[in-house]
Amino acid sequence: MVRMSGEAVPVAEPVLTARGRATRERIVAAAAALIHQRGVAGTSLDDVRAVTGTSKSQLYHYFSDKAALVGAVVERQLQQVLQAQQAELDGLDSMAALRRWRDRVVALNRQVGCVGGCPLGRLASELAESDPVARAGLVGGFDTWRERLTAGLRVMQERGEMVGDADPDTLALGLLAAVQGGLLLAQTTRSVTPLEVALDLALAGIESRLARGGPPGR
Amino acid sequence: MVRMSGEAVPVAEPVLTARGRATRERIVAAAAALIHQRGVAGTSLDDVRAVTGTSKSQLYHYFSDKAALVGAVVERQLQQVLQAQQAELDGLDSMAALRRWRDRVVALNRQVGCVGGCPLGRLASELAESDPVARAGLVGGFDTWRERLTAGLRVMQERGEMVGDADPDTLALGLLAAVQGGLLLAQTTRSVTPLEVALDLALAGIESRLARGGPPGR
DNA sequence: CAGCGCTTGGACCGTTCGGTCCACTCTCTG
DNA sequence: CAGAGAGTGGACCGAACGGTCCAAGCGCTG
Repeated sequence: MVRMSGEAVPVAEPVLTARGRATRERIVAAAAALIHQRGVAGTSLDDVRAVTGTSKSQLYHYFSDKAALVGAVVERQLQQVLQAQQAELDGLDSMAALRRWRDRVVALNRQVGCVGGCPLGRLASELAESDPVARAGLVGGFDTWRERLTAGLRVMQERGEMVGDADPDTLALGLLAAVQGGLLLAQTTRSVTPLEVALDLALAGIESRLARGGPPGR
Repeated sequence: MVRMSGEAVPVAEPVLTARGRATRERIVAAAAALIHQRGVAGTSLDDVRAVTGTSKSQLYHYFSDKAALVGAVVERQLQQVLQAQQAELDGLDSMAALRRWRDRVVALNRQVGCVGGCPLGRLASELAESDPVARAGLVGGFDTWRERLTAGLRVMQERGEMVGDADPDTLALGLLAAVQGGLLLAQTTRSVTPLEVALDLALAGIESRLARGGPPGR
């Protein structure tokens, strides 16, 4: 009964022409935007239809059901999130670079008025208990995001800037959690302050792990 | 059209007998549990009705509409969350005490199998954009929670264990964000590790703010 | 014990939802 | 230029939803 696999399901996708791809893209983009601010359950297919100027049959021509559309939205939001931070994520190799990334994340959130929180976080919160396939996709998404952070921290470690017991993977996971928690509180309070504070505290935790002629602590 | 006020609306509550109070409580408890794992939109009034063995008219006898019931759930979840941590929250006055609190939060999450994340966080994520009244309630809820953390950190500061520029309010907010982010990732990955890591990183950040050499006379 | 009001049961309603279906149009190709 | 298949429009459906309504129970007090 239960589909155990969360891996790429071999759906036989119909061939898409240029026009078809454009329409499909329009649908996913609109659905992503709507879901970002209204949630999955709060976004009806008719809403998507209205925004995109498409018909019901088009939605079901490109997606087998609503869950499939949501799956495409998950994928898209991951790409968007990573792309928006790409520059800062690529050059992560020092505390200064980490702070530039922090500023970027804060700026992005301020730009949207703290609305919607993290697109991935919102999807995770809503789908984790109801859609196993989407949950698997989100786990993968968070993991690649974390991996990008890990890569930068690892450079710092290999340079000998970190104390031995500091694991880049662990630090990156903590950093990602700080982003998610900060964005959730920012969304709730409609202020970027919680995000700034959360990131600064996590960054302070990382800095305390830096080898600068003797880290604090015993 | 738009209700600007987010303050306690003076709803004229009907007098409740003991039986009435019990029924109302049963409804709120069941709704809270259902919403915790299915979300607000994913929980229908018929679901609540089925679990509690009540009728439609009872639901609307005790609550003016679904939003009112959700409001009661928000209130209840805040009480539950604070009560579950009460012992550890009361004695917050040292890094050791913070770690006991950390262990408590982790244990609570492990106990429920990382399901549902933080009840307040889940509600916040879902209601922040759609229900201004609920959002205001959640802001208040997070604030009292944070205040409890602040109180402990302030004790540490007044004892002179903290460096001067460390603001207990700010550190507590960062800690709360770590809890929320950690719980969200724990819920998504079905593992307590992200929560542990997030809290440890935030705690490391706080510890780095402690006055070196330890408190005088201790 | 009579009456009042809190309490309960459940039929009913209009709307909205995800999803199906079929007929039609467009575009590319042989 | 004809046919095939991608692409589109929109009526339609059954189920589920939040919400209304009325009549009947139940328990306390005068």
